[in-house]
Amino acid sequence: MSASALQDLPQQPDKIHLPRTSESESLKKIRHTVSHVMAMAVQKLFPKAQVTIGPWIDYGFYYDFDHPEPFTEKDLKAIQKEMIKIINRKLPVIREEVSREDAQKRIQEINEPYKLEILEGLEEPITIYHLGDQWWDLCAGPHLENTSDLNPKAIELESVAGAYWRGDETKAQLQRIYGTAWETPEQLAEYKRRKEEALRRDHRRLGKELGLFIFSDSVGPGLPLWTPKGTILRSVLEDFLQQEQLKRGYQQVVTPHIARVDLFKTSGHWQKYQEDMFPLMAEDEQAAAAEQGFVLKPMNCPFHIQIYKSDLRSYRELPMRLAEFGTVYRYEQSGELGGLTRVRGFTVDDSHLFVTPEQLDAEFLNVVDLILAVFKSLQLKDFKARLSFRDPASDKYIGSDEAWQKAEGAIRRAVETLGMNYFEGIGEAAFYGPKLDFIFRDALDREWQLGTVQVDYNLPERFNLEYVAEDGTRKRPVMIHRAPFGSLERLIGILIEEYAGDFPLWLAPVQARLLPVNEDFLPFAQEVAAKMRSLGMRVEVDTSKERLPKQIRNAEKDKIPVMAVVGGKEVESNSLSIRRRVAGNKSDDLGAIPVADVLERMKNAIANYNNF
RNA sequence: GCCGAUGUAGCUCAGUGGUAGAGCAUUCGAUUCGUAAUCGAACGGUCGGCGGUUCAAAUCCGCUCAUCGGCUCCA
Repeated sequence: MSASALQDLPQQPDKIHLPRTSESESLKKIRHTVSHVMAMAVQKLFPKAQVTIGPWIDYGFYYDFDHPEPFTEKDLKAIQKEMIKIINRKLPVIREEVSREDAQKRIQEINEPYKLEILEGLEEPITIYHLGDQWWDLCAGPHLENTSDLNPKAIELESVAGAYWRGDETKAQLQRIYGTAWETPEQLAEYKRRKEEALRRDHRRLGKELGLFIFSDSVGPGLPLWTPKGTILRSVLEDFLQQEQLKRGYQQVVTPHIARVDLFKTSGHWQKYQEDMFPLMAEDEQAAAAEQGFVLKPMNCPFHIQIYKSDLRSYRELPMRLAEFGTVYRYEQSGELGGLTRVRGFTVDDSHLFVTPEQLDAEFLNVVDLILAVFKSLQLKDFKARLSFRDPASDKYIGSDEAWQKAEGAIRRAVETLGMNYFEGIGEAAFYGPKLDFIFRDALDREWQLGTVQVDYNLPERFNLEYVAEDGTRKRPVMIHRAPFGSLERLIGILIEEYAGDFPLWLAPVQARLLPVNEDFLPFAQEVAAKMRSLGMRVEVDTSKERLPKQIRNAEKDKIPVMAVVGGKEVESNSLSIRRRVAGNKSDDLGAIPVADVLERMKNAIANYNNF
């Protein structure tokens, strides 16, 4: 990819609408049918392959096969060729309703054990879809009427990946072939164009190009190092949130990165969360055997609890809102790490609120209000709210059923009071309590949890937390865990992609760069830069001996929001010729503006989270 | 952790068994220049690491580390 192509991050409105499968009945049919055609092609070319499941997904389909040898890129091409042949044979797609016994018998005849297992879970009516008299598969449909209704030029196989049978890592690992299919070749082309574009706004790529963060093999996987520019992003975001929190009665605290393992035994982390923690640091073998020593903290809550417990608390002190940008370490599986969205060390904009049971509902609403306000300032609109409840069948949780029901009830009341759209995620709860999570998508359309609010009756119990109530009795507070950003790392990853690297002025690591037409104008540029810095602005002067066009090109590549050209006429009139970068790699030449006006305009834009 | 792919200069990449290449970046020189690349030169790599096969390995084999695409898991 040439450097100039890198700049073209188009942001024009979508000319061709590309619906998700769930939005389009015809795409459902197309993608169901293509996945059958693919499975048939695979079994034709690889007779040892056994079929399992093959559903449609948002922008295509996949099918999982059990096959002794891995499929290669070459195999994909051959499979695609075979698919075209099948399509061209104009096979009718015939639906047949069968009895359970009949289905069982037929599956046994073709020796497909996975299909048999699928059948066990199916409800009547059981339907089979035939491709002519060549091939059939258990499927609920819907399907096209004939393979020739598919447009071979609108279909493409994309990749092969390992996938466990039924998503269970203790079961067989299958090979999943991903593909995409559309109504028209134009849609396919547009889909591919958008994938290219997504690659260009990938935060890993932009983070490197813009010099925001690095990874070092010597430091370790999943442990980002923040450069000066990236650190500005972090501290601006931290300051921003701290200001918001100050207004709402939060108190900032600082706690260590490690603690005795006993602390986490009391909280239950050691029992329920150990596989996500870095191993115990024991002083000697005896200590290791006795499970005594220190661990890196995977969460901040037990520390904030210690601060709460350090004094006898009165109901008058509640809600007590302890906040910290707390860096935590979690031992994520190596295969899961990626960029800033999944790391092993990250900073949570954490807060723990200790409230009376009576205060719980109101305080929960306050927190959601804060989170939504934060998203608004960051111009993040595209998210979903998830009620993350426990899976009652699992034993990975602590606490009584009653505590869980109370906590889940509080969250449900809150979202209903607010009239929020939400969906439920069973089994998504934290081990100590249910959550309300805010889910975002990255450029590659993967979903990530950012903000979260959690209601917790369990840790107050385990740590025996108390406050003195109005009547003089000791009562137990309820805890709210909350993090609007979720993690600074993940948030910044999402922001980079959301803005395609074009940060709004208040966040931009470099807000302005002064470009002297030649060296004679350097002193004036330095003088203006100093003035800007004294107003708290982040500004650079291009001291290279490059010609103006090159300086502009470099500033554009660095995505500097305000470029200020300084030459003879500017010095004479004490002005700056402003070239403003606007999202999408266009920029406006605003002409000469008096220095004082530029400063004023920048100041206002920054204060209001606007662009210049 | 598992399946698969990838790893060559700071960056992006070419190089399929016979002494390591390009563009950009960097440095130096010339140019003093008005809104997306001025010209020239130099510098720069134990080809991710370790081991093996071979007269000879960036290239073939094994192990390992890291990255990428998925699976499981999570902020």
